[in-house]
Amino acid sequence: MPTVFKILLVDDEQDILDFLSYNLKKDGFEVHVANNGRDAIEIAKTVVPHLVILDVMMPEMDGIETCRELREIPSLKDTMIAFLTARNEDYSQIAGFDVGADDYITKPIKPRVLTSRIKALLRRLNPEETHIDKMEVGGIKIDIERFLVIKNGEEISLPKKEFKLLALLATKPGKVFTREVILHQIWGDEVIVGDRTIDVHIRKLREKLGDNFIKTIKGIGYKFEF
Amino acid sequence: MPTVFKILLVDDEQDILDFLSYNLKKDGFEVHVANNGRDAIEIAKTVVPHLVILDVMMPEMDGIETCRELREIPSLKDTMIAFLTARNEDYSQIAGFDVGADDYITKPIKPRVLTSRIKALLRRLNPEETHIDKMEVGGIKIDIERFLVIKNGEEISLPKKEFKLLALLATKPGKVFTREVILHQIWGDEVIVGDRTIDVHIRKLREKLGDNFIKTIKGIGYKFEF
DNA sequence: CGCAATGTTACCAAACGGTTAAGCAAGTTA
DNA sequence: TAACTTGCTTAACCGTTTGGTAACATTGCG
Repeated sequence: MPTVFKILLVDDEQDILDFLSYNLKKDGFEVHVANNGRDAIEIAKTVVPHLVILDVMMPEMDGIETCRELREIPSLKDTMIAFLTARNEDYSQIAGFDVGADDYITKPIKPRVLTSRIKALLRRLNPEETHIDKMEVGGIKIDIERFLVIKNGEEISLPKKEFKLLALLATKPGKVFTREVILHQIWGDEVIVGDRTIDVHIRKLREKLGDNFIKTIKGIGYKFEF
Repeated sequence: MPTVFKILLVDDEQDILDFLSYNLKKDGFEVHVANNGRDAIEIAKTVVPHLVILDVMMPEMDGIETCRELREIPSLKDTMIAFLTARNEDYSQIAGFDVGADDYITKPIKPRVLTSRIKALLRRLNPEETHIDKMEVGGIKIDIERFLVIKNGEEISLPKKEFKLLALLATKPGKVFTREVILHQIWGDEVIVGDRTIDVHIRKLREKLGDNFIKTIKGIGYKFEF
């Protein structure tokens, strides 16, 4: 557990930056600031903050987009991201985006509420809860962060759907995933795709990984084995 | 203890789904939604949520009926079910139904109350209660998750119907299952198959496992023994 | 022994998954 | 912008597995 938490504030309004910065520093946090998304990403890369507080509304690159890009950076995988929104703002849109935010903070901000909120957030950052996004199964390494599969030291890059499919099967090697479950997990609740779609993706995976990793259970589904 | 809890929301009003979904996702739950009871059952079968939140008032198939059907599904035996009711609704009727709900949540819903309520509910889901889907009987291991039967360390893969049949008989070794019960459990209520169908499947099982596991009780049915 | 209840076998139709090619939509490159 | 990629999905076709049945053999109870 680090002794001092690093927070990166991102907002285009200097007043808000100053206000938050002052309050957070007073509470013992190490505070960094950025006026826009672009700078934020650069600073985040070097500082590697524990928490990024992002204003949703910003010119050029908004909070959503910034968040998405931050989430792409492997070194920030344990960084938490919180959005800052006006209370009456319609953030139903935001909710729809699956950009991986950890919290929403509404303006106007009351300093005491903010810090307790932040502490609660950072409490989640303990080592035992950091989730596993790398797995190694039967000579195949799957790195969820980088969207990479490594087989015999060789990197194989898979398209999104194929990767998700493999990652799903690999979460429980040996367990049989029914076609139904696969559909729901990978394609979602409402999307309807044809029968052969799964097969084709399985085939492509087998093509790239070798035939002996994914086993078919006729009438049921597939499982990952070695 | 699972790291991420899966919640299935069922309501015919999209607004409520959105609202709850947004708040629950924010709290780190994996949220699935359904607009009606029928869909809910389908999704529940594949997703196997830890908690289902059911609106009582829904067109066509109401929450009560949906709950009753959910409770019939073996794979959901560890799933909790909570009803959603309007505060002033007369739910004395509901309480009367012994449909196996675990909680009632009243509208209007306050997000914070909701999540703490949910966390309390889920706390009841401790690991030792989780359902066993492996069994070992008389030198034969049946692994439902992997769809595998292991005899003398050797994996035997069985076709769907045969596997289900064996799994059924093995749930209660020694108990005699009448042909009627077997038909009902494996083929369902409406499908009608000929007299010899069961025999043939039994025969195939005996062929693969050896003759001395499944015993015939003439005039009654079959039992699994060793 | 007689006869209904099973066992057995061979056979057929339907179900299922594998494979390939081709159509799209979106993004890239020239 | 046109010509190519790339990723996802569908359609068509095929071989195999499967589930189910019919016909006949066998069993074992009363």
